[in-house]
Amino acid sequence: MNLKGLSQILGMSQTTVSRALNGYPEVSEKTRKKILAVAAEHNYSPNVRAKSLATGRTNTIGHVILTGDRHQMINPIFGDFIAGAGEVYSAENYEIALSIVKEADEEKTYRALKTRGTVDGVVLHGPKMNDTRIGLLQELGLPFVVHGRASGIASDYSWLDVNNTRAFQRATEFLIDLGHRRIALFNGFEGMDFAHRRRLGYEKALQAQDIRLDPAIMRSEEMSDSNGYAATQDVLSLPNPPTAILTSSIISAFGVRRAVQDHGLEVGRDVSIITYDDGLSYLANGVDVPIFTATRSSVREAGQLLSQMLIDQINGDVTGPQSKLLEAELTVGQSTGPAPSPK
Amino acid sequence: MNLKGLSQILGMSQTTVSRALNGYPEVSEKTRKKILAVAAEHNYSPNVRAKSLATGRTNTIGHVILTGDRHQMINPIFGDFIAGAGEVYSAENYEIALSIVKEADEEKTYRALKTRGTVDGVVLHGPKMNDTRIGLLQELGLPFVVHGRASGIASDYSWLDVNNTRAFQRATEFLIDLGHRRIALFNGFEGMDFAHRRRLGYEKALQAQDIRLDPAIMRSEEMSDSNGYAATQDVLSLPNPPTAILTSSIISAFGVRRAVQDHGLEVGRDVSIITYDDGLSYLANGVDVPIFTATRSSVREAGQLLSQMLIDQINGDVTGPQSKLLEAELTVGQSTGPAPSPK
DNA sequence: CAAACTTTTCAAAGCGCTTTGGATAGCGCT
DNA sequence: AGCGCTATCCAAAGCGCTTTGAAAAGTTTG
Repeated sequence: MNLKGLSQILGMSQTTVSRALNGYPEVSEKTRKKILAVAAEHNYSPNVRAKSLATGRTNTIGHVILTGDRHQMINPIFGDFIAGAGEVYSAENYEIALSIVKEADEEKTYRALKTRGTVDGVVLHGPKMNDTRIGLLQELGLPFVVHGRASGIASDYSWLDVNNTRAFQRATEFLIDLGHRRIALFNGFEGMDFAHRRRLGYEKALQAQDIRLDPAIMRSEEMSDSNGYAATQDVLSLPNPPTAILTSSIISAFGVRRAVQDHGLEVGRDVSIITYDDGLSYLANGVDVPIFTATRSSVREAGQLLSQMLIDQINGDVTGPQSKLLEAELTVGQSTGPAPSPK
Repeated sequence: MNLKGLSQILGMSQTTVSRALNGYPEVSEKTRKKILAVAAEHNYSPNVRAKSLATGRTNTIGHVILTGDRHQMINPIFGDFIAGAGEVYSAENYEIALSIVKEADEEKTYRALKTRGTVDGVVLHGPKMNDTRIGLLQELGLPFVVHGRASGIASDYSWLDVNNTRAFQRATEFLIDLGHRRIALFNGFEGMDFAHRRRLGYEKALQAQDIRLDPAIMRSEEMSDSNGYAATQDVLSLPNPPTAILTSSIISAFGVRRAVQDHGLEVGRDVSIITYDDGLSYLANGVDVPIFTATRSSVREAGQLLSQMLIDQINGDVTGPQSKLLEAELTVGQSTGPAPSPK
């Protein structure tokens, strides 16, 4: 069933039917009702390809995420993000076009998204330092919002980020206040902007107390459970192991916790753990009592907010770059305690 | 830059240019070369909407996943699945259309996918017992492959599944052989087909040894970390707690492990744990030594295989329903040991 | 060299929708 | 009745591509 057929059944022109269906005022309420009824009866819904060819709008948002050498995997964080965004997309009648590409094909993918007219806009995931994609998207004229920010990019662009520096500074200060002086940092890839900012916060807090940075207890890698485990094994075997570990994801925090226990140490007494918590639904930080002391900001909520920003931008409801900085909240759980007195 | 513009530059008709670009034989190699060169120079790529309007093909696959009351969240398993599928899609030049919908809107979504012509086919995620979506998709004539199977559906359809019954039977037998008689089962939602089959395997193994089923140590719920933790807390507080726990996902297994330890018990000595492992990249079952004894089948690989099946079906490379049953492998890790002798 | 093919190219129709510019009908006026 | 409105409705063009049916060009033949 298409517009033509429908209009023949109704004995009206395609124009009128189309206008009635799309809520244009040039059609009387009476005929609109009739048209709507007949359309529902034959459960007609317009061919989305034809519609977007005619309007130039696609009502779909592109999400391109990297896979390949380093990131052969899709971060579970994406799942919660897109779940949040999906709510907004449904409400606003947008579709999601998901591209999973190798890093080498990334630029090509964005270009294709533009020239092939597949999407109305994209969300840029995982911004890196000096991220070249931002310039590319600006050049292409494809609306976008960055999930995060990119240090080193001078131009104005839309973004939504968590105050990572502040979050990690506060977390570190919290540990320092508990008497910890030797604090490990298990961070994400240093090329990623968020990891950079988190390290800055950590360093700021340490430097304020004249605590020396020690690269031996600082890591920068994929935030998986096994990496958290391995890194913890490593640092706990050092001659002077850390008394506290600050980690960038609850996923790796679980690995850290396991390694601490496998070392025969008690979490919160021998070794304190504090983590960044994205509020992942499948890996919640406990139910009643938090497992970990954590700086928390829901990535699902970020997905909601960001997708709304992008849609507003596409609809022209706002003009010029918008940005939003979320603050993470520090919740105290069972994984932290006063620094053990040196033996 | 569009076809018209390109053909004007070349001084040829759109027909010839289109044919050259799409590899039709009716154009000489010489002109094809020239056309290709000029196309690349102006980096032309065809408008995908117009193309699909003309051909009736969209070259995109729909994935509709549920959110809402029970499943307010996207299972991390989906991330690995789609990562696997994404590789195939890229190679075959397919796009992914992701729909995140509430359960109530699901049927409407599938219908819309068909009538609006958004996709060439869909993959059906998370089949339930007597799943009505299968009949719907058959009625709609939308090509699909089910990730899993649906007990109770008589008609033939394409699917790819793991032999869940066998996997759980083997796992249970493994525990029985170690002397365990009281084995808890932490399963997924009982409405889900895979959970049903897994329970069947578990029961089969127990019944073969005349071990009575005890609903008090059987759970059926979302396989999150916190549910694993809570369920373990529960059963360990029973007057006669289980000596072994069989769980349906590594995510909940991590929660189980934590609860066992928080109970002051040792995993693999006081309580054995065996889990189903989807081989999630961010939650690997250890690196060198497996953390858990597990029945394992990579969901990423399932994604690759299934998407290829679907594409073959869409391309007409195969006719009639295809199916594939994968076997899970049982790997022994540190989480299991002989049943503790009763005190 | 013309006839009979084969190869190469093209004009135009069509995919299903929106939208412009215009026609028609209905209404209250004078 | 005739005028000027506004409220409705419509025919046709156009979005960017594919594809059919036919023409033009090139190649073999007798």
